[in-house]
Amino acid sequence: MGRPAKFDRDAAVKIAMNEMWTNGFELVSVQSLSEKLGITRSSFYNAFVSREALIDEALDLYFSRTADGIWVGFKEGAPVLPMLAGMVRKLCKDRATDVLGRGCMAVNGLTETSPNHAAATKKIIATLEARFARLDLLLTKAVENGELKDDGCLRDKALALQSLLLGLNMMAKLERSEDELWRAAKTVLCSLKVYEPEP
Amino acid sequence: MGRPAKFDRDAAVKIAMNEMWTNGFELVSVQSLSEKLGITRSSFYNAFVSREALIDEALDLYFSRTADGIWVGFKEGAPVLPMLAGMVRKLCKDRATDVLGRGCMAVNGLTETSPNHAAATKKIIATLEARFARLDLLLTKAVENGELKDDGCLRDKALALQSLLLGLNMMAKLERSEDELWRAAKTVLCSLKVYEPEP
DNA sequence: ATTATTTTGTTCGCAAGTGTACAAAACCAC
DNA sequence: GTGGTTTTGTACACTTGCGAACAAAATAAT
Repeated sequence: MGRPAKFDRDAAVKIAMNEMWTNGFELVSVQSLSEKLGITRSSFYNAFVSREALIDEALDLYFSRTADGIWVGFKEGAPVLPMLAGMVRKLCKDRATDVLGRGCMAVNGLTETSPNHAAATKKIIATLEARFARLDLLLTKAVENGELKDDGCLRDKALALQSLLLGLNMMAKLERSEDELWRAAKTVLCSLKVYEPEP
Repeated sequence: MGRPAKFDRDAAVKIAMNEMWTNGFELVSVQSLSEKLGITRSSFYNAFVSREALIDEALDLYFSRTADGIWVGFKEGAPVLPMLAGMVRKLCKDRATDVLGRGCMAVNGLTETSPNHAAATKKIIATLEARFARLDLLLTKAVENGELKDDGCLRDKALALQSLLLGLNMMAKLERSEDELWRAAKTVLCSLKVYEPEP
């Protein structure tokens, strides 16, 4: 019961996420966002409590939509390297497809060191660390599956892959085509022996 | 002639650069910066004309201090791969040494897409592109010197190195040690055959 | 219809930042 | 010391943003 809201809350979070993705967290004020949503700040605070809380929701939404591809659809015993390569390839495509060249919202957020967003930064770091940790696990599984030779430097390979993923997300902000992104990625993947290009 | 300024302009630019490095361009206001410099906004505008102009100066200063190591001290005919590896190694060290974990000011600035800083973003992109172009050249020279086998994918290697450099700068923002940064870098450099670790 | 509940619209006071204008101050040269 | 010059200090008018308070509006349940 009670008066019905005149806007779709979920849609609003999505809009907020895109605003933050495009302009960075810093520039998205409660005021500007409320205007964009066609509501008053009054309603904003009523619905979202605070800007920080909305940022948190936007991050959750972002992460839920980018569920990695690493774990999603993963079947025990299935070959992992092709999946890994597919994930990287999809990343290249996604980054290049975004006409605004916004890169990765999370990675972008990493640079917003502002003490204001301590909570957001913390969440981003925690999430990225967790995803990177899965890279280690993935390589271990690849070895178990016999897809990858254990040269005693698995952890080093995982670190290299971390830097590749971060690097690709940044490269996407320098007018780069999907082809160039994927060539950069493929070169690293191949030389790390975690990917064999199809003949 | 005229009344002498009560502050050191060059020192001020340096302070401004560090402020921007630490907090991002967005958060450095004329007001806060003037306070930090112990001058009034009046003097600020008199000395720097505008915030944008100061950002431009700060960028110039930053780039001049990070003169790459790629070209500086480069001698025609000298082996380039060790120099390249040395540059990457120094990058790892510099990034890890910075207790504030600020990463690279230029790379950070890449994400500040705000239309306010269109000029700054443009300058950063242009500079990074130029430096990356030198990577291509460097690899070509390595081939000429017989340091590197031309497998027909030189450009791909250069792209991979680009992503490595960008990635390292971002990795530095996730609590990473110098050792881990260098291990990530070394792994990529070695697998790309542009570096041979000393025995 | 009345009531409880929830969202809205409006208003207030406050803080921070912008850019400009103009007088006061401090110096150099003559 | 008188001028010319440059930097400072102070003031003004303006914009954007914040968060809270409170009344008005719109609904569901009874």
